[in-house]
Amino acid sequence: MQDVRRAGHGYLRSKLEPCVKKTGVSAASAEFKKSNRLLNSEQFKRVLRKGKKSFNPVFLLFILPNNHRHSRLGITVSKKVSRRAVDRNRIKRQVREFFRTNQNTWPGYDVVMIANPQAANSDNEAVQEALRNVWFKAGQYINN
RNA sequence: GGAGUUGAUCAAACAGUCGCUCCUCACUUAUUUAAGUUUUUGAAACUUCGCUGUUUUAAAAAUCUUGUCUGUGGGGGGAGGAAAGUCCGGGCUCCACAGGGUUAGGAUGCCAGGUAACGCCUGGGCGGUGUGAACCGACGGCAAGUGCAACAGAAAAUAUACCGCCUGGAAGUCUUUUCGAGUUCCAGGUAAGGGUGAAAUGGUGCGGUAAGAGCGCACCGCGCUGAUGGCAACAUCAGCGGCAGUGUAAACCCCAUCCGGAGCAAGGCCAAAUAGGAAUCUACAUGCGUGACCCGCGCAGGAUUCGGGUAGGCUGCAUGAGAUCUGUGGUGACACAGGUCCAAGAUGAAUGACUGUUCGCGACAGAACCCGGCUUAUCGAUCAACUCCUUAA
Repeated sequence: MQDVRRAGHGYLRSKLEPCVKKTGVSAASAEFKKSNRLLNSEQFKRVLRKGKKSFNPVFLLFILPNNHRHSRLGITVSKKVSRRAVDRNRIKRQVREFFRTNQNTWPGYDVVMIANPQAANSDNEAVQEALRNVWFKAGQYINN
């Protein structure tokens, strides 16, 4: 598990090092303020319509460049995923935590993360694994 | 010691790193497309012979004040016992300000008390379950009316006679001296017995009878009347009546009590786009509308005035039937008095992630205007009172 993570990280960081330096924010002390979120449905719709898609059985990710120097995140976990609010909160927290620590791999993008029903049946480690997977796929789109 | 009943409390703990949200304090930065204050300059009006002064307006500036914004740091708060289901009752808000009605509709249903109120709670009564602590109960009325009761059964509601029991008559049989016995048919009596059913005109015993029957009697049950106890539901006792009478009201219905409607996406404020309407006053024929319906009520006409309002933002939005401690009254729910405290407020929606240590290895589960209840889900832990069994003294 740890090996996979390091490998993915290393791959992305080697390509995107200049960006990270430019923003001047280190990944270790990542923040997640209001400016890092999508705040209304117009912003959501823009990303869903024009954004590029990557997916796996657990998550669906849309990504679109914005005009800011930081990335912004929107999360959708519908009641179809789980009827219990506790499950939905757990998934959202996992996604938020992942974005917080990994947002600077490629800054300047709006990201919308949509959970599939599979997410409710996964434990936190599996969710993190799926997030790394879908994040890596999106990174490939950007680099091409 | 074991098994159990009821009530109450808790909802793994600690440390570190990073992060979110709200409040607060300090600093930092920027802005006049914030406001004030002060200063300077220009213009206009008035004043003065003039200098000048006053007012208005425009522009600019500031080691100023307040606010906002950018960011940093310090301090503090940050899901539940059910936050859930949305099943009741309220607060709050708007509506035609909720007024009248022997109408409709809905809810509740032993009695008394508590409460803002309730379908909730407490205490009591009655019935049922359990050895017991206790628990459970839509627990008014079918001797007002109407309806329904599958299958089985003779019969399911004005009672009725299938088998049986008994009496009488006729026919013929047996024994045959008669008495008598039994068979078939007919007429009648009978609700003891059988069988059916969830349910069949009260139960047991004695008498009585052709056989039976509350036909009579005793006790029980039921109904009525009275007395006693109790605020009452009801209980106990006495007398009278042979005795109304199947069940079903979670069937219609009757009786008593209560209920206006819609909801924070309520409502208020600011306000791009867009469209021409909106508010106030006043008159009453007609028309229209109305939130169950009727009465009542409102709107349309005319006059006057100028704002109205979607997206979005702000607010409502955290001091309340509040929490807690003590005392007093009450069997209790609870009430009263005094002291102390302020305890989440998000809005694409915070309350988290990771690491380590310990243990009994962690259930159900996430606030969305707010309270009081009910119901449902739930790994367990602790405490108190009580019950049963066993052992010891």
